[in-house]
Amino acid sequence: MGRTPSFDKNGRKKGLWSTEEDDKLRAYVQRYGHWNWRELPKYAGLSRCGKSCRLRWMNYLRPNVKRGGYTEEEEDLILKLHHQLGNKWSAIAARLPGRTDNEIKNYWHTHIKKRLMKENQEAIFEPKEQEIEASQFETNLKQRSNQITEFPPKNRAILESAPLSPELSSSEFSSSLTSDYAVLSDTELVVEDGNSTNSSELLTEAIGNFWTEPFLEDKSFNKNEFSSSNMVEGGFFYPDSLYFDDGMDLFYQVLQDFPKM
DNA sequence: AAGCGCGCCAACCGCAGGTCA
DNA sequence: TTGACCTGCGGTTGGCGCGCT
Repeated sequence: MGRTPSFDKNGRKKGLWSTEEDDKLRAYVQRYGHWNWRELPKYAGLSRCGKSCRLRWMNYLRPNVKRGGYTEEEEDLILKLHHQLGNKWSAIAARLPGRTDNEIKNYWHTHIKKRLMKENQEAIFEPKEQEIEASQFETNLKQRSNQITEFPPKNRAILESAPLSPELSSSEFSSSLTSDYAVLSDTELVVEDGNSTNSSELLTEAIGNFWTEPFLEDKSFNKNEFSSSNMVEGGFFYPDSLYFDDGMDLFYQVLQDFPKM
């Protein structure tokens, strides 16, 4: 499945990802975040383009990404959202925690469309008194959607299990779910000054030994390319401005843990 | 067993929009 | 204001896997 690995004219690898590449990307993003997708492959020791890395991370390596096993509730929700939003796969994906736009798009084309066609055909061949409307397909779609205008309890559970409150506006919800990283300011990152707040302590704990463990994933790049400002005591490289991917996950974890404290 | 066709899905491509200097 | 750069989105494609003949 997928594309055979090959190299483009710039010598960058294309096609299916190996587990070794996955490991490199996962390790790098979990540690440093995706501060710049274009530059990231170089730092992570991958001969891929940034876009490819981004896609791989978003669709497969990101934590909490669900693979396959769509429930009927999810299917109905996709149907309803597609009716409302059209081919806005990313917006649809934002309402389905753990699902990616690419996967939903594929699922739509391979399963749901087929299911609708089948239902449509069955509807047409059933003996009926009333007139069959011009677009039976659309009608079925609408009927299906109307049945699920109010989310059934199971769907509520799905939404409530999402990291964010369902009370958020769709745009907030969407942007929050699609941007799976948080930007941490310098003050939030300073942990050795002894004045750490609870949140920064929590963050420190969750991040673990980020500041003390050198990341040695990439042994191939030319270290002279990087300024000395990128060097820290541990002798490893990091970009000038850091985004912590999964910062949001971390944040939600912190929020979840908060009542226990 | 071999050949063929098709379904499925991972990944690519091109474009649009946002940001920044 | 503009152009370069980056990210994200949606459409499309390549090719593996599997069922059918």
